[in-house]
Amino acid sequence: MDRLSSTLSALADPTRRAIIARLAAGEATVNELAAPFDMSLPAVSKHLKVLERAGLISRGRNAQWRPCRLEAAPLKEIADWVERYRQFWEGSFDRLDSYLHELQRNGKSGHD
Amino acid sequence: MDRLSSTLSALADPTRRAIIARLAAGEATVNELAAPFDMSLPAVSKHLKVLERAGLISRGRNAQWRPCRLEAAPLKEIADWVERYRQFWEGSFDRLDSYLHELQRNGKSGHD
DNA sequence: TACTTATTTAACTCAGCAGTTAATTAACCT
DNA sequence: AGGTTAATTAACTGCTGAGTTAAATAAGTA
Repeated sequence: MDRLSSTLSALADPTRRAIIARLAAGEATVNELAAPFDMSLPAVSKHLKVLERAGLISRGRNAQWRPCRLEAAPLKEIADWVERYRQFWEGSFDRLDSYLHELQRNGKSGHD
Repeated sequence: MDRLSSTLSALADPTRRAIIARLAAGEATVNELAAPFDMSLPAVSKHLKVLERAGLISRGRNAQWRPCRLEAAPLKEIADWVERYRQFWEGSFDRLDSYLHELQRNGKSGHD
């Protein structure tokens, strides 16, 4: 799978996005990351593996703990990808905006 | 599934991202969208349904054609989501940057 | 050595996705 | 009506993802 696809699919899960959000505040161990979730530890461990394979996190070793750390590069790739469409969505919202203003000028006479 | 998850998982497929890229240039019919791909028409039709359910495209009617149009809102949601991590990755790259400069200052003496 | 804590691996279930071909719907053309 | 084009639906296959429990690995502690 290409890098962008695996990053996006890793992020297409609310649990994993919550983990990312937590890690933005600093390193954390697997147990710490698992605590907020109503889910078994192996399940969280698998989520972490998905994030790791996508390059979104990396893991160190500290005795029996495996502290997880957020990695920046894939997030930047997402930002770069979506940025290519900025013009498009800004244009769309501008058009919606002027459409709404036009409606207001013409009174609420329907949507022809 | 929440909206952000379905948007991200819809985009976690190169075929669908290519369709999005094509639609950024303007409306297109299903056949037009399918042309570049070595894939059956029903397969493309399913991809379009995924994009539609994620709100990334909408479809009109023009005789027997169903022109597809790119929708801006979900793309903006992605941009907004990833934007929250901008500080993080810019900080990371700054740290990497100064690390590399430091290496240069100290000569190539290893990585302690 | 035995016990406890942290984490992963194994083995399994269930659901959903990506793709196929064949059939169906819908609208146009003659 | 009959035929063509556009697109979707149906029915099926194979794979992967998310979750489970139970067992295994790894490292500190008594």
